[in-house]
Amino acid sequence: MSETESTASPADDVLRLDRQLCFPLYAASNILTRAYRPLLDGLGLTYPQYLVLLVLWERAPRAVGEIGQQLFLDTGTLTPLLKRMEAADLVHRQRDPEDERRVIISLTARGEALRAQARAIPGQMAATPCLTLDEAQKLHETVWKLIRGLTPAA
Amino acid sequence: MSETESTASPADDVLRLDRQLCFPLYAASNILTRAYRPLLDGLGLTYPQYLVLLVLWERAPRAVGEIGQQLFLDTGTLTPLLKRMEAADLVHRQRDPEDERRVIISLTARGEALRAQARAIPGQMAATPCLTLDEAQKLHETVWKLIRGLTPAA
DNA sequence: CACAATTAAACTGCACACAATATAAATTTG
DNA sequence: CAAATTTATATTGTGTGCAGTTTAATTGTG
Repeated sequence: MSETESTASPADDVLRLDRQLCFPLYAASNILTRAYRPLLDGLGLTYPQYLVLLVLWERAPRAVGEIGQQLFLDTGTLTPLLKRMEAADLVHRQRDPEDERRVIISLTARGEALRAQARAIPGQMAATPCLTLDEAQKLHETVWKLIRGLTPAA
Repeated sequence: MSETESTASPADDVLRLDRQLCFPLYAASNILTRAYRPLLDGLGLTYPQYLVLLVLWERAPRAVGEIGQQLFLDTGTLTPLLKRMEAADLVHRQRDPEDERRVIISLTARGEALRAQARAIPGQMAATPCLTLDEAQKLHETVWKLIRGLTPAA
């Protein structure tokens, strides 16, 4: 019952920052996005824009909703992001003639061409040897298990 | 040399989304922040504001810079966030008389009182049993190792 | 085939997150 | 001790990230 005591000492507190699982994931996400920036600046991309291109390089064209499912982002995030990418001549946006509710995103020549340059990026990021290969694989696996556990319909 | 071929098939591509380590961390961070929202709404907090309170509940008062070091956030993020928290009567902000460059953040009675209510949150989040205890501990450990490896001066 | 329910995306408003710059105070140096 | 440098925070501007709402199109039902 001492666990529920509202005046428990900080040393035993469930609210200690170093006891949280979510915080290191939040911090790592911010820090990694920051680490990508100098590499992506040369391509004129932000990290979320790079993720959209990764999705499209695997298969395009795709509807906005499909991209959102892959990246776990909603249209409130993607619509303005894709408009900026259209303004940068990376993608085209057009209504699906089959289903006028959908907007189809396709790659421009420039968006397609960026793929060759982007291939250098994973190697440059991996150059930070702070995890062993085994640690990185286990991390990848466990984080995906967490994601699947938190997204019922995905 | 087929690895460096710019026309390699997607199946072997280093740019495949499911090969990325950063993306699942980015997605997990977004998904977890989303999962915290319904719990934090009742306290009138956002997730970053909750993190600031976790830091302050461990030790207050603290300078803005100390909070930023703990959370890996800069002043461009924290200054407006702390002003919103001041407007919500969660913290006080005042110049350090010892060093007028510093702004000292302290808890209000309301900010201190929220701690008791917040103690319910970690248990509610842990109620999602998608990872074993061992997986969660290993994940925690490895993500922290990654963070340390990417932040030279922290 | 009208009509309600559902679906896909856009729009609005708010809160981060951070680079670049500015400002002011403290520290270092000659 | 005055000038240059460094330090701590604030400000500005851009780009997400998401809840809530709106609009338009498709689907389901009688």
